[in-house]
Amino acid sequence: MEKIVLTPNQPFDLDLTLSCGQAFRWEKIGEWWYGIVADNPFKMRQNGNTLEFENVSPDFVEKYFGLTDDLPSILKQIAKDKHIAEAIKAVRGLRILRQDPWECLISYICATYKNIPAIKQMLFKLSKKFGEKTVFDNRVFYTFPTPQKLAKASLTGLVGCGLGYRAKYVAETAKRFASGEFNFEGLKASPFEKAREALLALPGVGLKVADCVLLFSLERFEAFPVDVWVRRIIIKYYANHFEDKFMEKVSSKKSLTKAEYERLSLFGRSYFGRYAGYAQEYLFHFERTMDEKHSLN
DNA sequence: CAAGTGCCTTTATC
DNA sequence: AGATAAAGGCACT
Repeated sequence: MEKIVLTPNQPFDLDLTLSCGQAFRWEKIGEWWYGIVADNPFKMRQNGNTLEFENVSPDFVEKYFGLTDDLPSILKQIAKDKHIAEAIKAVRGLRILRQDPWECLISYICATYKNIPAIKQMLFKLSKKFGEKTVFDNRVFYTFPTPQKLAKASLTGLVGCGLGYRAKYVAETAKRFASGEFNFEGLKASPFEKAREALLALPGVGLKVADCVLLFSLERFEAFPVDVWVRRIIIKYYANHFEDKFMEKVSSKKSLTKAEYERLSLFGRSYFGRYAGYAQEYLFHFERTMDEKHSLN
């Protein structure tokens, strides 16, 4: 067992960070969170300002959980109004993970037009079927399938994991990685727009998926993914930043056009600044948990 | 409990 | 450019 004592004034909330829906393969059993990153399964728990973990190095924990981000400074930068202030108050300590880009990419291709419980199930099945089995702490884990493995997978095999029409996107994207036609190395040094454009060329990757991958795995914190929740949040709290006509249009439609998405996302980036992605996650999780509390009443 | 609605959207087509 | 439809199937009401 190893531990990290959090730096004073650097809030971190493990539960919020792992349950907010940015990563899908973590499970809480008792007070321990169990997960696997790359080929390394580990467990972790939080007790006040102490993090305890097994089978992983402190350096990795620091990096993966974004503990090196200066959260107070970030929150200060995004705290532009009373709505975001309320979200910050409610979910302070939520941090953006540094996910493995490959797993993140496939996860969000699968996540389109699905709800979070269903996404978790799909990714579990996919890992069980195409990943490598490992055992840690008397529990079974599966590595996330490699591009090579998914490139070789049959469509029916993928559909069997519940991917539905997403199966062909996953297979095709996997082939581009397996062949070496595409990799993340080039993206890391690219400017935001360039990296985004490159991702958009992949099958099954639209603006929303690209923004999620940039934010959750490529350390592009200016990315501002606009899903149905964020769209509702903008309509509810930030309508005054747009023309009435545009808000009406955006409110009435089931799905956004590319241009509409861009307008909403660009608002997020310019309004909240270089850590817009943090603002997005705070608003997203706050609004979702508020909604849950509502439905309990 | 059945049936309807919605889901951290993308793509194809007009 | 912009609107519209289709696309698994699960989860929730």
